[in-house]
Amino acid sequence: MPSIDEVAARAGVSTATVSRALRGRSGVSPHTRDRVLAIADAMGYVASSSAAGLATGRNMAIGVLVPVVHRWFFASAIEGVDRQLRSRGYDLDLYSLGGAGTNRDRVFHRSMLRKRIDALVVLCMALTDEELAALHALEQPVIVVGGPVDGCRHVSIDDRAAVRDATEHLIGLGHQRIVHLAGGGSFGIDFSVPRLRAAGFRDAMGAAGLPVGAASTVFGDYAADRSKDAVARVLAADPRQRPTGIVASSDEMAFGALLAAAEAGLRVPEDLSVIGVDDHEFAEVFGLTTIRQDPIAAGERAATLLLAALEGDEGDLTAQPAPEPHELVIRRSTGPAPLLAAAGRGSRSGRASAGRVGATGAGAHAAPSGSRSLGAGTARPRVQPA
Amino acid sequence: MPSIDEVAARAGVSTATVSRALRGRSGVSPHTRDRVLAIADAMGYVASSSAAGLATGRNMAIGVLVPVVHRWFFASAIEGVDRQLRSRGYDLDLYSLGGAGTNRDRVFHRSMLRKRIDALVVLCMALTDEELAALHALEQPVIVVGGPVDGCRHVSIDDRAAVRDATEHLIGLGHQRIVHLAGGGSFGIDFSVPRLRAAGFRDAMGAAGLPVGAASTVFGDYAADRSKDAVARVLAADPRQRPTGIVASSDEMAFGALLAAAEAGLRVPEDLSVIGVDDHEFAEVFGLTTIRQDPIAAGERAATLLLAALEGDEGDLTAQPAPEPHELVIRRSTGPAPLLAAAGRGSRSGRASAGRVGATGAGAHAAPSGSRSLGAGTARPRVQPA
DNA sequence: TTGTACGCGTTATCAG
DNA sequence: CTGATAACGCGTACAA
Repeated sequence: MPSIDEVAARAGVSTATVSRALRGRSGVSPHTRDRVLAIADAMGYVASSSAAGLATGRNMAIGVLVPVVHRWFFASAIEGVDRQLRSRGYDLDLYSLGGAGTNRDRVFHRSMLRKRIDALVVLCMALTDEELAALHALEQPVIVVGGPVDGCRHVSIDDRAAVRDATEHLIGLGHQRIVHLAGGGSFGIDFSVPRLRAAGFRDAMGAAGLPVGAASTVFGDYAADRSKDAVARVLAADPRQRPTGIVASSDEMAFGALLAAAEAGLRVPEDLSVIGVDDHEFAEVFGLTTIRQDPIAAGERAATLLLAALEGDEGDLTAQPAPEPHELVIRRSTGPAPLLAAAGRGSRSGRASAGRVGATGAGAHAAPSGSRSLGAGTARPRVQPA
Repeated sequence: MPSIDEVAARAGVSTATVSRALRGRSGVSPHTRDRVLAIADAMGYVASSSAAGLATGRNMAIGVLVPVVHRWFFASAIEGVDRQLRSRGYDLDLYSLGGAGTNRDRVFHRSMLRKRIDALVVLCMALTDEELAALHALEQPVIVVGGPVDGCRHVSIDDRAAVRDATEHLIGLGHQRIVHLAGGGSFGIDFSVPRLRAAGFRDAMGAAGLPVGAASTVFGDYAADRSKDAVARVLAADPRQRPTGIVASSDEMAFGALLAAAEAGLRVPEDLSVIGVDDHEFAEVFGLTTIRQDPIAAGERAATLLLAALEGDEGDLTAQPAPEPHELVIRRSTGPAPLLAAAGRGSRSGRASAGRVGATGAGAHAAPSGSRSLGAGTARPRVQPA
């Protein structure tokens, strides 16, 4: 771990020259520059970030604040942020709230104030007013990945439109009794994303003239197990009352719905269609129709915007960026609505766009041996940009 | 963002006294200490980590090096490390290799040398000799979470024993044709964990006098989709040849196996038993029998050991810590082996410990309507410590 | 083009 | 118990 002085000594120049050469500043002859670079490299010299940070006021690091890390969306977004950062020479400091606990306070009032970071990415979470104030007090660029947060720019899909599209997909297949499997509220305070998505559901239902009552929504809390239970209760109803379609606010909840359907002995999509939001890594293998979003890309985009703000390549630093794209990915969990009136199960004149590619993918390992109803293992999903 | 001078001025003392008071050093009268603390707090003063780091040589931050973040094991371990760190006042710098790419080089030869961290946690990954050398050159405490790595301490379960236990569970249920669904090799170089787990499989098979041939192992690459395809091929074989049990090296691979079974029209566990390793968050909802490990706890433990080494509370800094515990969690994906000789499907005199709690959980939404073969939705899993 | 010298914000040493 | 003051390692006006 040589210091800049040692490099300077070995190169026979001053520390100022070494610094200039290493940072690519002008005012160094090509010759000395190359020489210094070579020597520094040979010595394995890397400037201490503490010293450099003290001198310049820039830490070349940005913070990422997350509610928890081990969930698909957050982990993916972190990955995206990291990729962009790393390629630009920035480090990433992770601040996880770990679900709950008192470290929440510590994070906001200690860790983040230590001047280790130049900017902050906040991953989709609810913040108290007090916390929001703490963020602004940092006087650092902040950007949110996920739903809208008061005074902050955010990069995210149009959540309302996404769920509207999902719902319309089912409506287009002839479904009329559709239930929204909603999430939200997990990490403390109420947050806008679940509300937006629920609104999207109501938008589509309303536009189609379909009724939306209290029974039209069940709570899955963004978790597969809770969703499975919730959907199981719904499916236990009279077949003529029970929904033929479920719009889950996330893929993980949709998985729970699929498993509940399986345990209830219902076929997907013949008896029940399920659509999610995310395109989770397991969606493909489950054959789940979903609205795809790309949290890695979102993370990258957020990092890019933040770095732009940081490096003064400012376009408009306060302009809200356009929503990230989302797209309908049709797999095997959605199909034409079963006939409503008759108890029987004839084929219905579903819209042409129904696109039942195969039977289902969520598994049927309790199906009677030999009932190989799951043919199209490798069917390509059909994608339809938003 | 006041500086220490401003606090000192306001308190009417020197910066030295402020520093002492804030860091809890002796040599400050209780009175002034309280006074300084109150003022600093009121002013929202937090020492700059750059300056403090420069002065002390300690950064109060540790690095976490991961192959990728958006996988269950890694994300969970990161969460664990973060929890422990945060509670001790340390920050966490994340270095993700992002799968591959040239930033791998940058991470090892730039980022990690910037003196931002005091120690390093390496999450289960293969390292080249050159990279290993780079780590040692850091002259900082290093600990690995996951499989064994040359000169480093590591915290992990006994992978070999874990898969041995898994295999023995199936053998105990009367299975004889068992296939190992292996992982490994994903992130560059060969790594010890997949090898250890494969060895555990052979251990158990050998001890039971069961044959292990080339066909006894298929490659799932730690991924659900690849595993699904691989298992699908295996299950396509003659029913009298095909395996009755699958030991997957991870739960994600086991999920793939379950889905393959479903698509092949096989019942689980009547026709095929599947066991995994991990106790992934979806294992419960899938009803997957598995060998549980707790990566969050592993991360916490690694962080604890590292901090101990850092703070000189050294027990034995080189001693390899005891393996993390693992335990068999019996759910609904494993049951007595089907009769081998007869084509029929009678009940077999499986061991009493078989514990088929319910039918299966991996879903059967292609099952004929009404065939509600999935009763015990809320059955508690049986846990059996290793 | 290059070198000198000061400042960045804290901590630690050494007098008082 | 407290206060000056010298590091800590680097970046950068300013001078040469």
